[in-house]
Amino acid sequence: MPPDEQTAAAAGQSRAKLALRAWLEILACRKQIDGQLRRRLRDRYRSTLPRFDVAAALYRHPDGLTMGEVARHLMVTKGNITAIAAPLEAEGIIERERSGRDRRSQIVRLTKQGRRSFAARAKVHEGWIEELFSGLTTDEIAELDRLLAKLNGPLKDSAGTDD
Amino acid sequence: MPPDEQTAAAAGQSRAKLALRAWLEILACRKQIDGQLRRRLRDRYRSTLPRFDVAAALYRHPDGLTMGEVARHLMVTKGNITAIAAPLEAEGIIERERSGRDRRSQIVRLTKQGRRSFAARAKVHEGWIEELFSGLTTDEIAELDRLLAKLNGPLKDSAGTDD
DNA sequence: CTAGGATAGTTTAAGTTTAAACTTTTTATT
DNA sequence: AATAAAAAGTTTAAACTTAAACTATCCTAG
Repeated sequence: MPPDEQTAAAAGQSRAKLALRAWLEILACRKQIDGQLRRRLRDRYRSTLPRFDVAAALYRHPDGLTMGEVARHLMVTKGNITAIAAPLEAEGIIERERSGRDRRSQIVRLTKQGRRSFAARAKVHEGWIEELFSGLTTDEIAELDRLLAKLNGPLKDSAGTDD
Repeated sequence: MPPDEQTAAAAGQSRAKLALRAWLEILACRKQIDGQLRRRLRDRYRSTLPRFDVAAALYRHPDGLTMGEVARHLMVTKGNITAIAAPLEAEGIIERERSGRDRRSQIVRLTKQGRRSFAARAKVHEGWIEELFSGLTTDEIAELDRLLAKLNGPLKDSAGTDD
C-alpha cells in the first residue's frame, strides 16, 4: 500500500474511532446530567424529567400546543405524550381543550397553577444546569453548543421521529 | 445597578442560558443518533441498542466482566443488566460462569458465536457513527470530544449510578 | 466462632419509550 | 355527494430503566 493511501486509511480509521469516542462521550454526559436532574426533581419536587420537559415545552408556548406539536418539540412519539399528559392533567398542571376547527386535535396548555409552579422550577433547574456545566468556561460552552448544533443540523433534516 | 455588576449579571444570565442551550443540544443529538442506531439495528439485525451496548462492553473485555462491572461500564443499574442479559443468554450471545472465589458473583463473557457476530456488527456500527458525524470535520469531532470529556470529568466523580 | 454489616445479583413495581394497530375526523378526488 | 387517502390521538404489546426491597454470600470485629 502506497504511503498516501496508508495515510488516508489511517486518517479514516482515526476519524471513525474519534467519532465513536465522541458518541460515547455524548452518551456519558447525557446519562450523568440526566441522572442528576432526575434525582433532584424527585427529591425536591416528587416529579420526573419527562413531565418537566412537557411542562417546559408548554411554558415556552403560552398559547398552547397540540399533542402532536408537543411530541415534535420533545422528539418523541405521540403515544409517549399521551402517556405523560395523563398524570399531568390529573395533577392539575395541564389542561386540554378540544379544538373547534379540527375535532381530532386538542390544544394543551399549562393551567394557571401549572404555569406558576413551573416558573419556579425552571429557575431552579437553570441553576442546576449551570452548576453541572461548571467544569467548562463560558467560551467552551458556547463552542460545545456550536459543535453540537452543527452535528445535529443534518440529522434533524432526516428526522421522522413520529409514527 | 453599577455597570460592572450589570455586566456580571448579564454574563451570568447568558452563561446559564448558554448552558441550557448546550444541554438541549446534547439531548437532541443523543436522541437523533440513538434513534438512527436503534432503527438500523432493528432493521438489519432484529436487535436492540441496549443489547449491542452490553455486547460491546464484553467485546472490549475478553476475560469477561461481572454483572456489576457491566452495569458500571454502561452506567446503568445492576437490575437493568439482569434484564438485558437474559435474552442475550437465551440467544447464545453471552454465557455466564459462577465464580469459584466468590459464589455471589459470576463472570459474563461473549460466547464464541457472540464474539464472531459482534465483530461484524461493530464494523458496521462504526461506519454508521462516522456517517452520522459527517457534518463535522475531523478537527471539530476531536474538539467536541475534548469538550464533552471535560464536561463529563467532574460529573463522573460524583457518580453513584448504582443502587 | 458468630453476629452484624457489606456486597453481588435478582426481583418487583412504577414509569418511560417505541412501533404498530386502531378510531375518528378531515381533506382531496372524483 | 362518495370514496379514498391522510392526519390527530389513543391504545397495545414489548422492551428498557430506575429505585427499592430482597436473597445469598462474604467479611470483619469481637
